[in-house]
Amino acid sequence: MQSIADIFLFLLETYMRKKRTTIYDIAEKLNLTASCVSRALNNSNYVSEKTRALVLKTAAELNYKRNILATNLRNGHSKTIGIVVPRINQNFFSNIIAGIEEATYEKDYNLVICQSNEEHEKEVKCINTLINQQVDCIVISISADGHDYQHLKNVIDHGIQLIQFDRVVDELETLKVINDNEQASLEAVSHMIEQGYGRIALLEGPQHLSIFKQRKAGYLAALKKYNLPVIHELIVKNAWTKELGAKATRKLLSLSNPPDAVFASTSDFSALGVLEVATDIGFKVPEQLGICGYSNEAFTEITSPSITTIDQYSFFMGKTIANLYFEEMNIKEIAIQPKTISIKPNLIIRSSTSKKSTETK
Amino acid sequence: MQSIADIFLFLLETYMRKKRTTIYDIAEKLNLTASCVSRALNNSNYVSEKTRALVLKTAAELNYKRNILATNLRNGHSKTIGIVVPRINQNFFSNIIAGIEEATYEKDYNLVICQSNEEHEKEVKCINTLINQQVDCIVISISADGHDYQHLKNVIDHGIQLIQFDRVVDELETLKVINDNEQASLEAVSHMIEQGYGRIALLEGPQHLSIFKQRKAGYLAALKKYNLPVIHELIVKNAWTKELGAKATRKLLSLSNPPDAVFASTSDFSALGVLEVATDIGFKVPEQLGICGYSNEAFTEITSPSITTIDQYSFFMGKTIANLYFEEMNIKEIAIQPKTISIKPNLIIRSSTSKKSTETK
DNA sequence: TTGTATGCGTTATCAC
DNA sequence: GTGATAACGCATACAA
Repeated sequence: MQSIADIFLFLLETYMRKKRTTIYDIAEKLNLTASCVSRALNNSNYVSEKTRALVLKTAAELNYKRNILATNLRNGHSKTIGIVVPRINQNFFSNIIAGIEEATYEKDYNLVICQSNEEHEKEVKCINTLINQQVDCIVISISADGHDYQHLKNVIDHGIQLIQFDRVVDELETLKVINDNEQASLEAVSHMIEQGYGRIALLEGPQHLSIFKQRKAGYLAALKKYNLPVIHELIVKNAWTKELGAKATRKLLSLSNPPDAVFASTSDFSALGVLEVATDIGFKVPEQLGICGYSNEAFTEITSPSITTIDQYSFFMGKTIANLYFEEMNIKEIAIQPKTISIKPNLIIRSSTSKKSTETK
Repeated sequence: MQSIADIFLFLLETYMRKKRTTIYDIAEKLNLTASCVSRALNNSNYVSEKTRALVLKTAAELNYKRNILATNLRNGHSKTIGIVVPRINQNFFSNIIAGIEEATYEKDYNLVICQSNEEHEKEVKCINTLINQQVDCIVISISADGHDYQHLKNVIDHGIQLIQFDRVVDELETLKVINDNEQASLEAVSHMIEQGYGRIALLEGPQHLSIFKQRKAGYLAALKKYNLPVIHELIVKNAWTKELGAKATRKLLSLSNPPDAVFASTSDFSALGVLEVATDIGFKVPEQLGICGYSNEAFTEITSPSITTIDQYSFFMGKTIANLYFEEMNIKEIAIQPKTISIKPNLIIRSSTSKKSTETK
């Protein structure tokens, strides 16, 4: 009975579970101990060059691959950075990820990427998964529909470095990498005013997210700077998808005194909604209606007319995030100082706001 | 001397390394053993309901999070799927990822995502990292510039399930999920012919990748079906980025006998290049030049005119990939049977090929 | 320079 | 139903 099971197990071992070679296998072959092999593999100084060479050679022969699971368990970290974004298929976020990747690539860090789909519940689950995974750092731009940040506090309580970017929770004292949204919005709206637009509508995002508050502040600051009145019927709440932008535009353009420009502070997607509706209804862009979006999505360049927008240097931002982590990692302070890095975005002027110039391409 | 070090370590422990609670902490508090706690946490049947409830309650109180590293080390797998794609910020790939994510979400699988940036060397490194990470499965669409597939064989040798999708290596006997590229291309080109286009150019991709071979075969099949001649000067090699598509178009449109349509079999990006150049030069689309792309990128809907393209059901494809893995995972065969799932893509007819209909929106 | 012993946090397999 | 123990693969303090 026993022997049959043995034979079965032997077959299993042999044919199925191609067993990975471990440092013990190498040690055995070389009449060494595992610890010595381990040292050789880890560039320790306490191994003779001869032994090291031998170990390396044998490791290659046996197709040895270090078991990172064991290494990480032993070391208490995973050399992994978790990233939580609302959606990876938005230009801004995929560039952030690409930037982080470039900076972490040579340092042998892994990226685990999660999408929250803008759902708070999913975001919480992502965070928990990442904590379980023992990631060393969590990089997050929070989803729009959540007001409870217990899960983020939880990250900190687990001793995991937390870096917020773009959509950050102000109250939480963490590392932050953001754009200077207010300044950028001020510039964008100022530009529109200088182009001759006087009744500029604002599509605003959820005001519990500071980025949208800041963009609104920039809008208001520009009006104030040029002594223009704040017209409340031109400020539309929560117009931050293409559909909501389109809906808002239909309403705005049917006003008895419609706006002559729209600052879609929420995203280029809402700006696209504006453009489509305006074109449909017969409003000429930029002559009768100026449009400015936010984020420099790839499509803003190929619409007709092309859309003025704000580039957030997202790739650079990603690199900044990664480097910030590596810097802070080396600081052995008792308490990590919260720190905020602000990146100045860049206004890209295109056709959709070029009222003065005659060329409309 | 010893005591000073002790005190230092104590301080370290206390103030810095917020130690995670383990099953031992729970066991201690409840006067149980770790193994019993473990069982309670794992829905084992060999625990009294009372104990289980107690353990669960205490775990929550102590903010216990299971250490997946340890679990995985113990179990010999990581419940992780590695994905290697050329770029995550292309619609097709981000949808694939989203589809895989949806299917793996409830099964508590993690996704580790790598970009090869179309570079073979980077792809090899990604693969090695994923092998090190002990992923259970690697899902890959190979980069364009590689001809050596040793790294993929290495995956198989490590007993890791390998699933290829879209751009697959035919010779490698693995699980594959692909589109029926030939059929889709046949339909697309047939549609163009039926619209009245007679001199249809082909922008082809690297022919060592089977997907591009298949698309070319579909193009040729359509010509044959309608008894149209194959005109070699209308077939352009390696025109598979926007820039290369633009370059090819400039050349094509300056021929003494230029094409009246272009099938950009490589991607919508190359199709966009075609559209921009054609518009620049003054060729009317679709009246003088029909254009068909491939992949249904989001922007194809908002160009003017909108671009006819082929939707690959990428999201569904992602789900198919994940489900294929879960199915095969349960088969305990000695050798896994290679299997190919082919998904029929969908031709989306838009303005850029609508020569017959008068509405050009 | 090498070997010995121990632990990282979990889970499987016993025995009780 | 619960407890004791070993093992997953690796890395380090310590002894030799």
